Amino acid sequence: MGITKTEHFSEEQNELAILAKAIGHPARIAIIQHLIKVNSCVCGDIVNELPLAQPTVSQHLKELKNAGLIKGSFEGNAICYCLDEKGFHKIRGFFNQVNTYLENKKNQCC
Amino acid sequence: MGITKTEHFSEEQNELAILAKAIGHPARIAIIQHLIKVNSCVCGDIVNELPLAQPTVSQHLKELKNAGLIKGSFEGNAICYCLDEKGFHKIRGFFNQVNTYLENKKNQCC
DNA sequence: TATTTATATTGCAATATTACGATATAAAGA
DNA sequence: TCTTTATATCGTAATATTGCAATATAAATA
Repeated sequence: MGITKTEHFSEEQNELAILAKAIGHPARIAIIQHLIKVNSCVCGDIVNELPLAQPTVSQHLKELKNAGLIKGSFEGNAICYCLDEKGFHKIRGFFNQVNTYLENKKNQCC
Repeated sequence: MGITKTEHFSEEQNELAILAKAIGHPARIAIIQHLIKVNSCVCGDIVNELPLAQPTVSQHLKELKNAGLIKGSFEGNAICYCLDEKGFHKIRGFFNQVNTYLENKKNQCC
């Protein structure tokens, strides 16, 4: 089918999945890493940085933006992109829970 | 095309993407959350917990296992699953970097 | 206004993912 | 051994994702 049974899961579970899925592509990891390195940049810089055509990069940027992981603001005729706390803040809580659990567990099973 | 240009990205970028992608489905988020709650359980428990058929759950478990996010050990004729530190440890470094960056940045752009 | 520059959108082909019924496998117990 | 129980695998249909050429849009500049 290819269709996820979204309606059977909680809103939180769906939100976390959308965020993780948006991060789950090497090009989008590379974009996030580049934005950390240069703080902010225009789309064209990322096109030069990645081995992908401009429409493909534009599409990846759109997905990151939809997930709330980056944001863009107009700067002349270009668009300046940078990381968006909103998305990363949401997913941070989940990983904090996992890490806290793993630290206390100390492998008592499996 | 649907095919990711894996070879053009670094090994680290591909690894992180695989981990995030594995987490990026509400059923797999639910499985992780359930394992945190009950520490460890057999596949059948998860089938009862989720609104999905047994083969579908089995497939999700396989993906989480391949990514190194869960591990399973035989227990009689059942298999006991629990979280695997390995995968979560790898992705933790990435989110630590992002969070450290975001805390120091204080919104000076976009 | 015409051109250039920067980005987004459309359309499409190739591939991947999701879900599940049917079936296989493998250990446990009768 | 036969049956039950638990999980995995196969096959397949429906849908989603990835990537790009072609094209559209929109601001800047000549």
